Amino acid sequence: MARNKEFDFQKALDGATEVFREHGFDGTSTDMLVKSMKIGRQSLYDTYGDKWKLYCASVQNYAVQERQAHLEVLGGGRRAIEGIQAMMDRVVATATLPCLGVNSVCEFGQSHAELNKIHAAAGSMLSAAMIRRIQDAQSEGDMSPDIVPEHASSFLQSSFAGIRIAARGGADPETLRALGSLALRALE
Amino acid sequence: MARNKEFDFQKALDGATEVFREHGFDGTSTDMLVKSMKIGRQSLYDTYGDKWKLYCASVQNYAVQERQAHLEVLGGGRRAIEGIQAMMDRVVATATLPCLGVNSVCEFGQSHAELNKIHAAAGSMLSAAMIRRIQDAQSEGDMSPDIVPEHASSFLQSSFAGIRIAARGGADPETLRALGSLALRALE
DNA sequence: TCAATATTGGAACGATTAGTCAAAAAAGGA
DNA sequence: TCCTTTTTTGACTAATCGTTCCAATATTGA
Repeated sequence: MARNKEFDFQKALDGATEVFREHGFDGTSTDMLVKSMKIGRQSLYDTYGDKWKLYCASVQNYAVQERQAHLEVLGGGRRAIEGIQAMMDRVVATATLPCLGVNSVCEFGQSHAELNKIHAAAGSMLSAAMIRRIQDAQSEGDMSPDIVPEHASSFLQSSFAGIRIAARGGADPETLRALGSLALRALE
Repeated sequence: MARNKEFDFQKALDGATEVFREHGFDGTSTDMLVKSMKIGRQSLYDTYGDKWKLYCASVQNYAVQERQAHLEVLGGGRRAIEGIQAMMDRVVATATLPCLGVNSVCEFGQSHAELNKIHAAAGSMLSAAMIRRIQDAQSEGDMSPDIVPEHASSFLQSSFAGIRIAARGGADPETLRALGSLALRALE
């Protein structure tokens, strides 16, 4: 009956995500978006609604991908502590790339209910997996049993944010590795 | 000869700092600025140049005040570890207020040389004081001598950023206290 | 009182913004 | 081939942005 969509929905969304990661919502113009997404302006509005909806979709998109990457390395290794260590290593290795989650929280705080929901949904599933893994590490004797697993999970996520901020501020790789190493030391 | 300045330069700058803290550079309009600074639009441009210069002045202003507050509590206490603990406590207690330093790094990364200079200048003096205090704490047996003082200082500052991000993301006070406590645990 | 400077408020400018409209081109199914 | 729908493109709109200009008022020192 009619013509099919020509561009790849997901690829265009990834393009938008990339720009928002680097420049935030206010720092990104629709011109930058259409260029990075490689679609026409009209296609953007037809497909994603408006700039704000596209931003929310990008944050959601980023959160899903980032959570997936986290979970994959977290589940690896024989012992739970190895998975946790690997998760930290990945964050350190990729810290120079801006994090859309951190940037979104920085830019808007809790002032937008839609964003809060996206962050909460992404965070809760990751937290649940991390808490399980932390409890395993405690059972296996690789992590202090005195620490409340929920606190350890929050601490790790907070450390991720801190490391990424440090990287965005220009910290060198050696320092970033030290930050990751010290954060894990807190849980020994 | 001529009329004196009527408004308080520092107070107006504090007003600008307050808006920039909450909304960032791109999220702040000149209308918001003149309202928060309580001066006329023309006075703003005559006195501070333009929006960008005013932003840099605000970041600088904030950095000086924040560093001062840090140094005051850091120097307190009989033992060095008490000063470090007090510094962490202050960060935790004030974490719900947005940090212009963190926000500025998040928004612009290292893409503006002027900002980089401001951050570097503010950071180096604070780092020097922290490193001295950390070495003292190590000498006094309150902190592990295995840790490189420079790393400990970077780790604490990174933890501050992480805690502030967590607070801006909606973490409750109990969680924030746990984050501060765990960060210090890393240095024991 | 006079000259010089500061402050204020509003009007205006040019640039940029997000978002819309319309028309042409392209691709499917009958 | 023809009809329908989508994509693409560029022009367009209305609002907002940072910034400047201008006129009126206020305040100082001489």
